[in-house]
Formats: sequence, structure tokens, C-alpha cells
Amino acid sequence: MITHAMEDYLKTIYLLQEGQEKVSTSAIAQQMEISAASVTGMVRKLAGMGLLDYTSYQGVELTEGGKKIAQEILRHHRLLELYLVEIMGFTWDKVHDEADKLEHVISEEFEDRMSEALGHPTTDPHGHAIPAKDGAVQEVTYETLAEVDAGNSATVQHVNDNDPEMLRYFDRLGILPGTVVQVVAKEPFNGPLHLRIDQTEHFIGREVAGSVFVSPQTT
Amino acid sequence: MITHAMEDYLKTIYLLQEGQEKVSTSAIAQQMEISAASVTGMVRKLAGMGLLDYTSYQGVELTEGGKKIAQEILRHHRLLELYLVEIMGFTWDKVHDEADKLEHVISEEFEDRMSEALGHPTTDPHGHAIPAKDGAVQEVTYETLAEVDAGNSATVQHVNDNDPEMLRYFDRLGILPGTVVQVVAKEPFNGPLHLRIDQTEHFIGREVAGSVFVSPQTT
DNA sequence: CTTAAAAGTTAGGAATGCCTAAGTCTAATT
DNA sequence: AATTAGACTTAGGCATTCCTAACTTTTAAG
Repeated sequence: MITHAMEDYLKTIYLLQEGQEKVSTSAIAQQMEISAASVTGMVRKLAGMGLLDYTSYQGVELTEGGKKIAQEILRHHRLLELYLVEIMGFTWDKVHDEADKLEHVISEEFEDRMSEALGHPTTDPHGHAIPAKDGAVQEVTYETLAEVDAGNSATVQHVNDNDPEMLRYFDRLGILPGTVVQVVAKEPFNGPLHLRIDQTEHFIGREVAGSVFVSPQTT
Repeated sequence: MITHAMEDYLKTIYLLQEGQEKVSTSAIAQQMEISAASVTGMVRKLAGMGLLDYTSYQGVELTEGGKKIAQEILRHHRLLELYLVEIMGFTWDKVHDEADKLEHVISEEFEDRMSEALGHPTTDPHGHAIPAKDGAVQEVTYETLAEVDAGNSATVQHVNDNDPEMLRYFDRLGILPGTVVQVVAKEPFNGPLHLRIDQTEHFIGREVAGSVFVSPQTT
């Protein structure tokens, strides 16, 4: 039997796994805000269930079975986020926490009916890809706004969705998936970025800029 | 801190409490399909939290605080049932189980947005009253179809919602809240009821008839 | 008013999932 | 190659919530 906690582990590992293959226990612990010891225990259990491969001190990697479950939860999460915004009228800073709770509870039918009501969408309100029912994801790795060279423009693809405060900030700035942002200048010594968005000038810190994922401007 | 399990106990006790005041531990155990011993343990804990009054061997009664929580869960449950049917297109036999899971997880805002989308309704798809935000409920105790005398007609007010199989049966018979049912005859020795619904004759057992709550016909 | 069945409680135990503290391993530095 | 800091694991513990088995109280019959 797969518990809610297990689903959370699998989802977290899946997201951390993007880019690299092995995920360390401490990375999982930090992401989930629990102790590393707890992670070790659960990871051993999940390995015993064949949902991931685990070698002591070497980190963790999802098996196909584990990946499938993670994708299903992620599909729930992102469909829920979009449903909450589009159909129920939530603001995008609130949907993450709500989806985190609901994602473990909804039935297959609930999932299907959301998807239908939304016209079978492929991205959530923060710009993340929604895995298809068969698990197919076409998530691309974008660079962050912090990496864009001064003078260039870029189109926002997605933003980190785990900090509601930051999401409200993005909202005020007009940084939404699809927005074109021009990086006017970048102050040295890890200083602020000077942006132009929709004719308006803004100055944002590097940390925030690192949470905005963009692609080179698509005019 | 109030857990999902506690909410379930409070909800169950609240529903059992209708009519009488004291609720026995075994009644709770039977309703929740758990052992009586487990109920005793939890009931002691809830009493310690001031959510109900409990005297050993004497049964249980919700305090105002316990009642308030129960009503909130019930409001969640019934709003969810209606939302699932009206907005998402679920059939009424499936909404009970889905709502049982979701009722513990949704936020206040989710509750409010459902209520709004539904035009602040007062009854769910099975005909049960939806408690208001302040807890006010106007649930009336109706007689069951099994108690109606032969020859009389009655209007269906609500039906038991915990058996999906039975709900599908009601659907086939056309027994829905609002339906007028004429009891043509009642076979002796706890035998079947002969009904006329919408010009059509039906014969149903006593057990089923006891799950249909009606009021004397309102022409 | 006794007694036995039914109802209810207590005791002890198991699974889940988290914690802290202590010990072990890895990897980087010298 | 030895040291050591940081990463990781093990051990033991706690809260939650359920269970079965054994015991106690209530209630209803004779």
C-alpha cells in the first residue's frame, strides 16, 4: 500500500532528479523540511518496494515504477493548480498549498473531469508542464532570469511555485508565464537586475531572478 | 490539534445524535466500522479536549465546541457532494466516497468558492441540509417510506447516501429528492411495498424503503 | 434479587512516520 | 596517508490510531 507520505517522497525525488540522476538523502530532507534520518528510513522502505534504487551513502534514483507514481501525483498537483485558478477563481499564490493537500486524495475520475473541464491542458498556471495520463512529460530545462545577459530580452516560461509571498511579488511586477522581460542591466557583486517589463522599470534581487525561468525572446 | 480521524468521529457522533442525545460507543464503532475498543480510546481523548462529554458506560454527547467542528465538516461534505454533481458532472452514487476524503483537506477558501459557484445552496444532492457557515442547520426528521400507510402518497426528501449500489437502484426507480411516490400496498410479514412512481409500478423491499425519507405529499 | 448476556472498558501490541542523539562513512585538506 | 568536517545511517523513542483478548459494568430475564 502506498501512503500519502510515500507519494510526497516520490514526488520530491522526481522533481529533484531533473537534471542529475542520483538524489542525496539530505537534498530530500531539506526540500521536505524533515530530518535526514527520517529520509533514510523511508528511502529504505521505498527501495524495498521496488520504487527506487538506493545504495547507502550513494543516494537514490527512482525506478520506472516510482517514476510513474511521481508523475501521477504531479499530474494531480498541476491539474489542481490550474483548476483552482481557472475554474474556481483562486489567485495563483494560494493554489500550491491547496493542491499539495488535494493531490493525494482525489480519485481518477476527479482527475479526468478536471482535465476535461480545462480542455486537457499541458501547462499549469506557473508554467510547469502537466504530465499526460500515460506519464509523458515534455518538461524543458530553461535558464533563469539571473543568467540572462544584460541587454537581452527573454520570455517567462515558468516560476517557482512554492513561496506564496514571492508569487504575489511576481504578480505585482507583472512576471507571469508568457511575459517578455528585458534585462536592461545587471549590477555587479551579485547586485540587483534592472528590468523593463511592459514599459516599466523594475529592480529585483538575484535570488528572486533565480526563481524565474525563461527562454530567449520569442518575438 | 484536530486530526482527520477526530473529525470523522465528531461527524459520525453528530449524525448519530440526531433524535436522541446520548450516543453509545458501540453505535459509533458500528457506524465507522472499527472496534468498540478503539472508540473508547478516542472518545476519552476527545472528552479531554472538551469536544464532547463522556461518562463511562453511559455514552457520549457533543459539546458546543464539538458540534461546531462536526457541522463544519458536514458543511464541507455536503457542499462537496453538490459541487461534484452540479459542477463537475459526477453521478450521485460516486460523490459520497469522494467527499469523505476531500472534506478533511479543503481550505476555508475552497469551501467559500464552492458555495458561491453553487449559489449558496441549502441542500445536497441526496436532500440533506447543508449547515450554514455559522453552523445553523435546519435538518428536519422525516419518516421513512416504510412507515407510510398504504394508499398514501409522499414526497421524497432525502435518501441515505452511504451505499452507492442503493443509490444507483434509486436512480433506476426514479426515487430522487422531490419525487412523489404513492404507496399502493404493503405486503404483510415485512413484505415488499408496492409503489407507483410517475405512472409506473414498482415493488421494493422494506430495508430499501427504510432508507428513503419522505414527508406527506405536498401537492 | 440473582444471573447471564450484552455492552463497554482496559491492557497490551502493531504499523506509520516523524524526531534526537550517537555513531559511521566519505571526501577534501594538508 | 592522516585528519576532520560534513554527509549519512543506526538506534531508540514518541504520537497517532487502529487491533484482539481479557475483564468489568449494565441491563434485562426469570
